[in-house]
Amino acid sequence: MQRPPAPTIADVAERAGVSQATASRALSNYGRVSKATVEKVRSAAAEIGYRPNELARAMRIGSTRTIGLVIIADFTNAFFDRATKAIVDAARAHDYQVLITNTDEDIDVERQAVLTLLDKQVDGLIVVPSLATEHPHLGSTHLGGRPVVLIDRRIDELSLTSVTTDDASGTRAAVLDATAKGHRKLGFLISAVGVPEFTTVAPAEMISTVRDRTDGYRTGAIDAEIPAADQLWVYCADEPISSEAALAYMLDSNTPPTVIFTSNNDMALAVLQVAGQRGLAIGRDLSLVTVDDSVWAAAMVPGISVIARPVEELGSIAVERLVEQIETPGQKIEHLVLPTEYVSRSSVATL
Amino acid sequence: MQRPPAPTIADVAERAGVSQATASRALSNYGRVSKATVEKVRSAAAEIGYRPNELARAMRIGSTRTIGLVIIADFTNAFFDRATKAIVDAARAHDYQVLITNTDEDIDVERQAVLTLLDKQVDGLIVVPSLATEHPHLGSTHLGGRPVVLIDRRIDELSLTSVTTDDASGTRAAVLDATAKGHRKLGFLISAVGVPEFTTVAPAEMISTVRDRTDGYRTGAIDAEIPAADQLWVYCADEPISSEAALAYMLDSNTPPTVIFTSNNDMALAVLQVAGQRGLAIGRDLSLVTVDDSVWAAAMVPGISVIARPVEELGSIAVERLVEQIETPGQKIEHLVLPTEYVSRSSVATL
DNA sequence: AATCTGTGCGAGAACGTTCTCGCAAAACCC
DNA sequence: GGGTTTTGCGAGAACGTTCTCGCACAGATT
Repeated sequence: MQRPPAPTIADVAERAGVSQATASRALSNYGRVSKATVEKVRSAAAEIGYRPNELARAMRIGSTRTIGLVIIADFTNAFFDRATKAIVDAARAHDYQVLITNTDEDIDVERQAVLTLLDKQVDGLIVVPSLATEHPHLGSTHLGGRPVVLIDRRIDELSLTSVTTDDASGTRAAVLDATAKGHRKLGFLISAVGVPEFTTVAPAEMISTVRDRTDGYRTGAIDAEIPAADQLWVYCADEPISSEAALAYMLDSNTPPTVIFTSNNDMALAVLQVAGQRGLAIGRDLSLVTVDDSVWAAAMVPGISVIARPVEELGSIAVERLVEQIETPGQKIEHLVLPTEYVSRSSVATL
Repeated sequence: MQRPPAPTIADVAERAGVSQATASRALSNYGRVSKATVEKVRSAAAEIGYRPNELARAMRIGSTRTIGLVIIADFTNAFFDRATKAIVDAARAHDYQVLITNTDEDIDVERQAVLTLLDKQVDGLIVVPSLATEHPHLGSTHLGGRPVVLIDRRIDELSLTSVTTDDASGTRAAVLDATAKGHRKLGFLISAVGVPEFTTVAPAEMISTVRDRTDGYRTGAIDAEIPAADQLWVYCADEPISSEAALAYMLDSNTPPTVIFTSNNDMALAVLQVAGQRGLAIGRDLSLVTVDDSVWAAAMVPGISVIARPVEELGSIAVERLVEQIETPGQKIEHLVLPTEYVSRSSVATL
């Protein structure tokens, strides 16, 4: 079962009775060709169903019109799907295709993926970096001069364009909403890597989004004049069991928080879980705020208050910037920060 | 700002003092090369940071080790993200990369996407076809002999491998669960294209998944001996407003259903919405079953009963099959149907 | 000593495009 | 009508690989 050999431009040329060069000119309209031959070549091409081989074209041109996407497939946070769709759609609008790789937050996979995509001659990369500390593979030397845009997470040491969201101010707004509603005991459930189960001492390393969110907690609590003694900061590992244990620890403390802020949705789910087990009704017995809006957060009863991030915009802006850098090199590096919005629903009780 | 020219195999050869041919043999170990020269070439390559240009390689080899994915980005049904991740991961496991395109259920976009991906010389395609009736672009003539695997939806007229799920039996199980719990008035909210708002008469065209689900309703209702008069079948358009209107119609009928089965999650969300507005508690005043499991369906209070489909398996099996067809042509066409599982939670009340 | 077998390697074609260059013929200019 | 410009087109190189072929030389066989 052999593939029937696809017609090449040589076949078109032969059928039209012209040279390859002329056929190419006629089809891609450049150079000088007479109207008559253009017509002749076009119809010859149509007759045999000729489609240009983009691989050969890319070879010659030096551009594949393809961008590589290195992302973390993470369902609970409603980021992967929204960002991917936005990026794919925006790329298509600019006539680019997207080669996608999932790293599952594994730095080795990320490293390998970047290499593979570069080998496939992508014109540029959009990367959600999984680690803030390990990034030599994103250093300019290894990229062969091809542009990279980071999304969702910044890496300050790298001079790469990044598109992130202003999670700090959204989080601050969330804290202020809760305190305005009478909450005085605040619980912060913060995801951290490298933490065994959970701990109340801040870990050395946190990805930029989480850092931004803790900054937001902090300024919000200061503005609302909540003393440190009334704040419970718990850093915990990214597994449901850890989150549940951490939450149990919080709820069983001497002065349990009345509202829990989670730095990602896995933790919010753990809160729902534990609250359900303990018979605590969200929005009445226990309040909850999480990050990233989703159809489900809006549709649940009660609706979950969220710090909404413009994920689609994040993706499409990343594509715009990348395409700009691809098509007119020498652009200056920018760090774009998109505004977030606190969406108040009924998961935060009025005390 | 010119890209520094990437080192080619000619550079490696020169540095190692051998010919291009030998350098190629040494690096891709084939043919006959002495151990000594292999070593020499390898280290020369490492020194100048040579990476083979996969584009040129693909040209020569005739294979890009790339598969095209044409999918519908649809968040609410927890299909897009899970399927995409599974496909990307499975492809990577076979050393293939994935070129992804979203069609948003637009047949013209789908047609164009298939062409573009073929032009980019993908070795095969995985497609979620948006329309059962329009599929000449998936006919073998246009594919240049490259294999295609359909997922999620079958198109019976095409002799293409497909991987789908047995939604009928899952749905039947759901109906039987509800009737076992005492429900006697059943409402079916069925998504349909081409329907103005909503209607109780079955439309001519339905995608295969929806057809399977209605078949499941039917056999379940028959087995449970629910007369037709106690079933309310409503077909409605894929917009929230239509779903809400359709549900209002159902609830305001003479004998309103006590349980609603929805054929997709947009509709389930509409049910949650309307129930919330009317002060009906899900799992007590109104019961609900929908399709596709998700973290949210499990975490909500009450948990939503769902017909769970093995979406990850669907994706990875599609990749296996496609890779098989790519690497050993002449495989026979198969229509794989994966089992579904009804997951009973508390959104269905016991009457 | 003459022939055979096998090893290591280089020259050059091929994949399917684009694009530079040159050349002939047509068009223009005074 | 001689010169200059413009137009249309073909030959062939180039992109960076792989791979066929053939050649030289080593060792083995007769």
